[in-house]
Parts: sequence; C-alpha cells; structure tokens
Amino acid sequence: MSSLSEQALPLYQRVHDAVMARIVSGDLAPGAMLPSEFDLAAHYSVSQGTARKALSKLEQSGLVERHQGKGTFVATTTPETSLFHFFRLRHQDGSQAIPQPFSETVRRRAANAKEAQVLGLEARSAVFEITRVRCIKETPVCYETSVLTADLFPGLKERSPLPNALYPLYQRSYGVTIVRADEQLRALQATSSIPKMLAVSEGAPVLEVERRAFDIVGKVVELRFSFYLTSQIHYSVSLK
Amino acid sequence: MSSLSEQALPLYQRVHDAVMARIVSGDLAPGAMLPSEFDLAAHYSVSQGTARKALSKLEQSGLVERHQGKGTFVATTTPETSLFHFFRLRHQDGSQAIPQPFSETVRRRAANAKEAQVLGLEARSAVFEITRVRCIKETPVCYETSVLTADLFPGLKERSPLPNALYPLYQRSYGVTIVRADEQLRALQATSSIPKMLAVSEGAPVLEVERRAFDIVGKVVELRFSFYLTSQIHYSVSLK
DNA sequence: CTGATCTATTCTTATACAAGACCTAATGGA
DNA sequence: TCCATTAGGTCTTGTATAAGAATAGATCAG
Repeated sequence: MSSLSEQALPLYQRVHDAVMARIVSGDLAPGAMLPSEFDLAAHYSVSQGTARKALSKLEQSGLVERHQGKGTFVATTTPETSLFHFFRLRHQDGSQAIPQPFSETVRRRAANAKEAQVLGLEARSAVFEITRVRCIKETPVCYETSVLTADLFPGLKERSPLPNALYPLYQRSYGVTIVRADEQLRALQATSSIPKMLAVSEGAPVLEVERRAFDIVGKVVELRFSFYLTSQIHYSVSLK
Repeated sequence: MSSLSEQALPLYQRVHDAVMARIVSGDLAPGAMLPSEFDLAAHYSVSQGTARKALSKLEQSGLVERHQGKGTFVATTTPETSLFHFFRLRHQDGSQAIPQPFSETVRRRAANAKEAQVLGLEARSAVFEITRVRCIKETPVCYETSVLTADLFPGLKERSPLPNALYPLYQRSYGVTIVRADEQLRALQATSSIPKMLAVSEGAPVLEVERRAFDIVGKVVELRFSFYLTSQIHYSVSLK
C-alpha cells in the first residue's frame, strides 16, 4: 500500500491529493488512463466508494474525465477547449472570433521589474517575449505581447512560427498546463507602437487586456498584454 | 410519498429535480431551511444517501448551502456575494472598487425592438429604465442604463433612490434571483450624452459593458449598458 | 461477418457510523 | 435564590463501505 501519511484529513481527500500529485508531477500525463476505482481502492487500502469520491472531486475540478465502461483519464486541454476557455472574442452575432496570426517575433531578454515580480523570478532573469499581430479577414484587430519564464520553455525561440493557440503547445511540448487566467481590462487610447501595428490613428480607442496565466499549482507562467480593436468584435465573458 | 413520476432517471436525479422545482417556484424561498436528508428520504421513499446525493448536486450548482449539524438552506444572494460576483471593478492594487451612486433617474417607457427581443417581450411592452452615474471619491467613473421588464417589478419607480446593488433588491422585494450575467466589452470613444455625464472630453476612451442578467430558470431579466472610465480602475475577470 | 457472451469499467443505491451544532436540564457555586 | 457552567441528548450533515446495475469494448462461436 502506498503512503497516505497526512493524518486528520478524510480518506477520500488523501487519495485525491495523492492522485493529484501524480498528475501534477507529470507521472500521469494528459490523456493517460488512471487506475480503476477498484485498483485505486486496493492500492490505498480504502473502499471502492472512497476511491470513487476522490476521483469525483478531481472530475469536478476538471482535472480528469470519466466515461462509464471505459475508465478515467487525465483531462486533455484540447485546442478547442483552450480556445473556448481563454479566447474571449466574439463577433457581433455571438459566434467565436479567432484572429489569425499575421506577424510574430520571439526574443529572449531580461525580465523587467514587474515581469520578474509577477512571474516570481529573480530580478533580470531570462524570459521569452512573444509579440504578435493577429488579423480577422486581413484586418489587424489584435496586438499582443506574452512574456514567459525562459527556463520553463527551452528552445521556444526555435519553434517560431508558433501555433495560433499557445496553451496546447505549452502543455504538449513543455508539460505546462494552464488552468486559470486572471485578466484586467481597460479602455485606452492607442499610443507608441500600437497605432502603426494595428493601422489605426493615434488616439483611437483600444481595449487593453492584461493577463496572468496560472498553471496547475497556481504559479504565474505567462504575463500577456493584448490590445484589441473592438469595432467588429467584442470581449465576451459569463459571470456565474 | 410524493410524485417522482419521470421514469428512467436515477432516483437522486428525480429527488434533485423535485427539490429544485420547489425552490424555483418560490415554495422554498432564499434562506429557508430544506427538509433534512432523512426527511427527504422518507418523503420520496429513498435512502438517506440518495437524498444526500440530490442535495449535493444542488449545492454544487450553488442553489443551496449546507452546514454540518445545522441543515441545508436555500442560497441567499447576499449583498456581499452579489457585489463579489457581478461587480468586476478593481483598483490598481487589486482591491474591489465600489462606485457610489451619484445621480439616478427611473422611468417607465415602451421597450425598443432590441430590448423587447432580448427580454423576451412583445414589441413595445412596458419596461423600467434606470439610469445612474456612479462616482469614486467624488469623481464620476461610470454611467449606466438598466432596462427591466416592468411587469416583474411593480412599483419600482416609487422605490427610488434605489440601493447601490440592485440584485439583492430584485431578490428580496420581487423574488427574482440573478444567477448569471453575460457581458460584452468594447472600447469606444465617448459620444452623445456620455462626455457630459462623466465629465470627460468628447472622444475620450471608455469601456462599454453590455450585460444580460439571467434569473434562476435562464430568462433574461435585465439588459444593462455601462460605460466606465478606466484610468483609476479596471475590469477584472478570472477565467477557469 | 454477425451475434452472443465475457470482462473491465464507472454508476446507482443503500446502510452504518462519525462529527458538528444546538438545546435543555442538571449541577454547583455565589 | 440566582446565574453561569456543563453534561447529555438529539437533530443535522459528513465519511466510509458494500452490493448490484449499467455501459463499453473485446472475445469467441457459428
């Protein structure tokens, strides 16, 4: 039997934590099948119902998917799911708007003070900076800059051009799963390099989105600034 | 025993649906205590564990709150909860920004085409229009217009001035519980009456938020347009 | 190739006991 | 007598287990 050391916690919680640790560590990769309820139960010396409750908690938090008769699997952040979750742009008719990459630059540089603080790094640590302009039907609508801890993404620069959706890349190639993103939105006037990149006049209204993307253990992995033109599209969110 | 007619559904699902119906109908009002697991079990001729599973589902969806040793209660949308959920404004330091009402007008008028369609009304049905300017520290930061189906909120006009948070009022005085809100955000230039109301120059960038607020059965109850100045504050959202 | 059967999985339901909250009445000291 | 404290009882939800049903897929006989 395996170690379920931490006393005082309910059994199902301890099993939950143990399985979650295996997922977080990468021992159980996305898409992998988990042990069955009975196997888990035997392994941790609990009943099937208790193991089941642990798995149900993991399912609730979206970490695993369950299929009757088939098994339980570590959730895969498919491109679709990722787009659906973190691409908040919609056309006026409500359909999802997916701006296509138009230009892209990836460079490695030292983090500035804010970036180091947000990403939890030493001052002036190495980061990757991804700058992209994205278009909808030939019209530029988005200018965005993503900053990543360089150590977590070795060789990222050589992968350019990067795919439209970055998070599936993070997960598949680097084992970094983005599960949450906090965003701050403001309306600004276009200044500095933005008017040129988005082909609008100086002072035009743009929607600024500052995003912090978190991995499975709650660490900030990416700091991103996006600037959107919202004449044809809008940012859509559901509060519940 | 009560009717659990619908066959083919699991027992716990049928109990869940039956209890949910009582909540939706208002038979069990917000704050009311539900029958205990054993009472429910006896009433519907199932085991305590099955009744418990039904209640757990209701808890997951946020419809009820459970407290060990005390009981299960229909969830109350407290002012705090409401603010926390639907007030998305934050100061730069991340603390919640709560703009205070500065001026307010409430009038009854006929719905325009879009309002009638969104609210699911006949063309030109009666609606209430609430227009407010809100301030943070004497500075106007928000201009908003809410449109409500008049039939659902009798005597609303006479209640002016309305409280800062409207949703607790909807719930306590009219039995309308807001559980979800979809929002569309755009960056616009201030035009028409907005520059005057918010004391900014024509063409200044403003954040427009178009909100549809849904009640417990998924019906749109309120259509709201808000215009924010985002120099001191921002709109904050967490995607997960 | 088709259909029956087998096997492995999750899902549903039930039962027993543990733990927490609260009320009440007994207790004991001032 | 009065009042605060405490112990017990009872009602509540929480935790753990077990047995059987439902589902999906593989296997095998014909």
